[in-house]
Amino acid sequence: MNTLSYGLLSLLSNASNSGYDLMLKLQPFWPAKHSQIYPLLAQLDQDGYVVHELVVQKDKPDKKVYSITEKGREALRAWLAKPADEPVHRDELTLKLYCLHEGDIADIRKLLHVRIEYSRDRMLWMHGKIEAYARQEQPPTLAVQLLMQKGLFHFQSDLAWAEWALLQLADRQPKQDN
Amino acid sequence: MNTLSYGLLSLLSNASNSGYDLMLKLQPFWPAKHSQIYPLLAQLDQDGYVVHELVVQKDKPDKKVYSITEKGREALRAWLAKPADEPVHRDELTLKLYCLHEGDIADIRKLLHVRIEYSRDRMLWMHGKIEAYARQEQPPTLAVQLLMQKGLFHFQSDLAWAEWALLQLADRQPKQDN
DNA sequence: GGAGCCATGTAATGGGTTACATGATTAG
DNA sequence: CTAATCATGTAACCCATTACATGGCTCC
Repeated sequence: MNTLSYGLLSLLSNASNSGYDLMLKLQPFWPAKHSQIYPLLAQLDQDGYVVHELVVQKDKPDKKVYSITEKGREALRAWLAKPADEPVHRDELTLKLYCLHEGDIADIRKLLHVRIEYSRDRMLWMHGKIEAYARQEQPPTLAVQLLMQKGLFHFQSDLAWAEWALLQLADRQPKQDN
Repeated sequence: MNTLSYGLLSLLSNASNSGYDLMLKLQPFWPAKHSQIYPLLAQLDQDGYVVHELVVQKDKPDKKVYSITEKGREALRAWLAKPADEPVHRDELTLKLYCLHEGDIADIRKLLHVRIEYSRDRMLWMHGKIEAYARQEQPPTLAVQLLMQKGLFHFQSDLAWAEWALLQLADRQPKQDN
């Protein structure tokens, strides 16, 4: 049982889902492709942590809807009590910054602009989710609120940093607008 | 040539370093173990992107000090001009939050406390680096300033979120101090 | 005397991406 | 008519961690 398997169980503890849905819900917080998820679900099924039901659809492909079992819930509770691994962040931009003296400063400026757009998009997505929930009568679960807020905080600060970094470049380098 | 190889070249474009030093300088921004770095350096060496010199030390093990070649610098410039991969963040805590309704809320509270300590430590480390540079006559390179500030922003916001999250838990759950 | 740092390397295993494979429906 | 969404799966490859291996020095 690896971390992603527990992540799948964790989502299933809220509601039954197809593998495809699990992928979509997981991706904003834990990048994973379908090719990784489907085999893990089959394994969880075989080991009795989940069960599945085949749902036949018209106009869409059939799907397997997975549900967590009591054995799955027990495994989750045991996992929750253990300390979490340290978060892993890998950002190629930081590596590129290390050699900004090499080559063209306009390249770095371009990279920062792209990052600003990216962070703004993600930030607005998180913000939109929070707003959408606020407008519904059904409030989101506490978990979802905490997660969306985490994403919002993160992308806000990344955006703020990237904008600040652009200014730093402008202060030190001959201005070549881009 | 993978991303980590370019990261090593990027560091070497600032100064010659041993594999061990490269590992230490890289880790705050791109986690990598020595077992991954040493073989890559050997490969870069073989392909002519770097050269190395054996430095014999008394009281310490001998080391190999690597320097970037002109071929290496060219490769770096080409890499800089290409768009950066999207950042990857994997935080097991987010997966655990998804099932905070399952099991003991005190477990979650504990996880948040650990995260607060972790983020505060990292934040203070970044802060310390910035302060230390400010006190020196030799100012840090622009790159290092940007990177330290990025880390500072990131851990500040993670810390702020974790403290806010703890308050949210207190508002909704019977208070069981921990 | 034990833990931790410095310093390098290899081997085995596990985690993750890319590519291969299929196919109907819908929106632009 | 092309791209995207829904939906599932396998195989090959690359990336990353853990474990194995060695050994002197320093600090407590």
